[in-house]
Amino acid sequence: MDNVADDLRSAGLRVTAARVAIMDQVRSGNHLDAERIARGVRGSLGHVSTQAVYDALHALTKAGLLRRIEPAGSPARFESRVGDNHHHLVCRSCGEVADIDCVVGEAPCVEPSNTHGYAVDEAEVVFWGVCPQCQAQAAGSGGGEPARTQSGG
Amino acid sequence: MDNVADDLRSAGLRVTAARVAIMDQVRSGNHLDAERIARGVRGSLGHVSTQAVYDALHALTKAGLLRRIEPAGSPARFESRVGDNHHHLVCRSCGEVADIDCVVGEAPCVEPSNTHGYAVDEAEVVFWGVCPQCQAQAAGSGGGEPARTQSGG
DNA sequence: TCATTTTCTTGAATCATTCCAGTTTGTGGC
DNA sequence: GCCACAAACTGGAATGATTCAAGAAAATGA
Repeated sequence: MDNVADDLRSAGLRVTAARVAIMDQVRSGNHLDAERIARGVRGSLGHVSTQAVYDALHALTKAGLLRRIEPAGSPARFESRVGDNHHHLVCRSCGEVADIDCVVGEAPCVEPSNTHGYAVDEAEVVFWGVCPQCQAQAAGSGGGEPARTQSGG
Repeated sequence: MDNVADDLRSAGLRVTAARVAIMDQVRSGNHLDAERIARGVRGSLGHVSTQAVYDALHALTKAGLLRRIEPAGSPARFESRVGDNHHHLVCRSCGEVADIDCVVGEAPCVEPSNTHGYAVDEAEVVFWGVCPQCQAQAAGSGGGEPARTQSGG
């Protein structure tokens, strides 16, 4: 089921403690960025260099075990839900990301009105809005704009 | 017609040489990034500080005269086509950006399958593909992967 | 166990962007 | 046209995310 080691091996990657911990971290977290992943990994393994985290994230992403998303205004985030063509909903206020199932399921799920000659293979959809928490906060505190920081998991 | 000064004034902004030059630059260019804008502006005005360019881009974006887009993997880019809800087509190879008219026209033009309680106000669609030039290059050079650099103007 | 190759470590560098403090400039009022 | 004041701009340093580089450690197949 969640045998990360096998996933790594069948993707042609060596099995290392750092990679396993990173996969675990990403699977249990919610669209974490590199720094958060590093922190989590260090929590379970002790010291792991930042570079090792970036290297591993690259390798895992390239191998198709992780997907990297880059919502405007926040550092790259990683998720373990790969292989489907789902989309994302991002909170303008706290930056939280939620998954949105694609109604079509296969890329590209939306057709451009004009391809301009491009060979289009994917339509990435990002829904922007305000999450329930931030809505409540905004209503409660009299409409003040919440700080643009990550609401810790 | 293209009286930038009036646009600036009616947006409540002071008219400065730097801002006018930046607007001209963005209007005549194709989704330029800050550095390219700065270079263009310097070409017509002489020295302009990087900070001034960033300040102006912020002010113009905030005032709604420019729109800022951030395709994954490239620095922020600016365009003068504002007020409609058009989308973008980005070349995976050279990073070039093309405008795509939205079939609906108003945000959010796509409905998420599940809002998760978010107040959604926009659906940003980015089409990913390979531009005609890069397709030709890839075919011509025997399938070599073109460098991920910006193909100039 | 050994050799080979990949991965990890440390430390510095890069890129895009922002922060800060002081100077200059545009604009409305006189 | 001249002044005052706020808005813009300058120069320089700092930040955050990510990458580069070179050597050390560890995983894998023989």
